[in-house]
Amino acid sequence: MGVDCRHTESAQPGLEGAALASAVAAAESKCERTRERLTPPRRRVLELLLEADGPMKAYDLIAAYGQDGEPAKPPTVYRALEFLERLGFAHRIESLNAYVPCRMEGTSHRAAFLICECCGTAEEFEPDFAPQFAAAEAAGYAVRTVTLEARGLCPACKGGA
Amino acid sequence: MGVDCRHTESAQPGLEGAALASAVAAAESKCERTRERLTPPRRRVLELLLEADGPMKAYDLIAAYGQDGEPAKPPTVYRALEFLERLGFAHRIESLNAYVPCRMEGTSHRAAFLICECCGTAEEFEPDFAPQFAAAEAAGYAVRTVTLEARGLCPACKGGA
DNA sequence: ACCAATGCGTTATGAAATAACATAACCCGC
DNA sequence: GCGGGTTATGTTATTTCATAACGCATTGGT
Repeated sequence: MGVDCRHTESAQPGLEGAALASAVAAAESKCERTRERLTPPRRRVLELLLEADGPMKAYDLIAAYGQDGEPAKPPTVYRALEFLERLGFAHRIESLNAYVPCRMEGTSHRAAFLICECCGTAEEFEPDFAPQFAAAEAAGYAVRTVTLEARGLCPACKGGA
Repeated sequence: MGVDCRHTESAQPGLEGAALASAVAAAESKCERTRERLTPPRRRVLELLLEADGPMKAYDLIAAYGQDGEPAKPPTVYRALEFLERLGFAHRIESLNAYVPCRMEGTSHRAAFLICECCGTAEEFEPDFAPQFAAAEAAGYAVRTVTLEARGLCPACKGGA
């Protein structure tokens, strides 16, 4: 991962049991309110993202899709991801070609991540984009979405090594 | 490109002639000062980026590489791009899988782009990352690089349609 | 019941990036 | 100028990531 300390992929533990069920239920009720459908493949991919300890690659999701070890077909997962992103339940991390469940409240067209180059975790945070928006609008742009990816070392990896 | 106005890929005209030569010469002298080598493949890829009217895909570069129409082999171009990025002569735009020459002074570990979803241009700008840095450091992260990609409409595409 | 719209399953293919290994050019102390 | 480490290139093959295209199923409205 660029830098290389010996951690066993730490931090950002995936959800399980009740916490997982509750997160899925929250997504479900949000869908109902907007008349969107959290269909089985979409729900399954969301579960996989929520259970994961860190960003998941599309083909990791494909491999993990079937409870019986049967992989999904790529379009199944990519379509689900597209849906989850559209509704703000997941984000794509461009610099990793990977996906994470959204950890922030509400759906936003903004996403920002602190990506640890040592342990591979990606923490979502909500920075103040005001200066960037101001700069963009000063240049005459109409901004629709913004993504920010900061790479470096997380507290754990920074300290130890 | 998502939105779809009828522009013929405008703005951000590529360099040619003297301007191109001068930009390449600037890169060359900068390399000399740091004892880096602007070898033929690296120089060629830099030229292609500078000549282009907008972000170039890696395989566009591969196809355009030979003056005689002969494509390059992928590693040739990818290695050159890696070099150019390392020295700050080019940037990768993650959300486009594409590359642009650096338009800003000096080498920086920060890059920010305004990407027009209509005409496909990507304008580099230099925002104030202070709030994001502060937020990251408050969370205990040691930030090494930051990239920001804002998507929307450029002045030209916003006005017309 | 019918129809339009949306989503899914499936096959195939396209696009982006890298692994691995051999060869060549460069730099530098001698 | 010659050896020897280092850096860069050429080449083949493969891996990884993502989407096109098509037909069928399900949904929701009238």
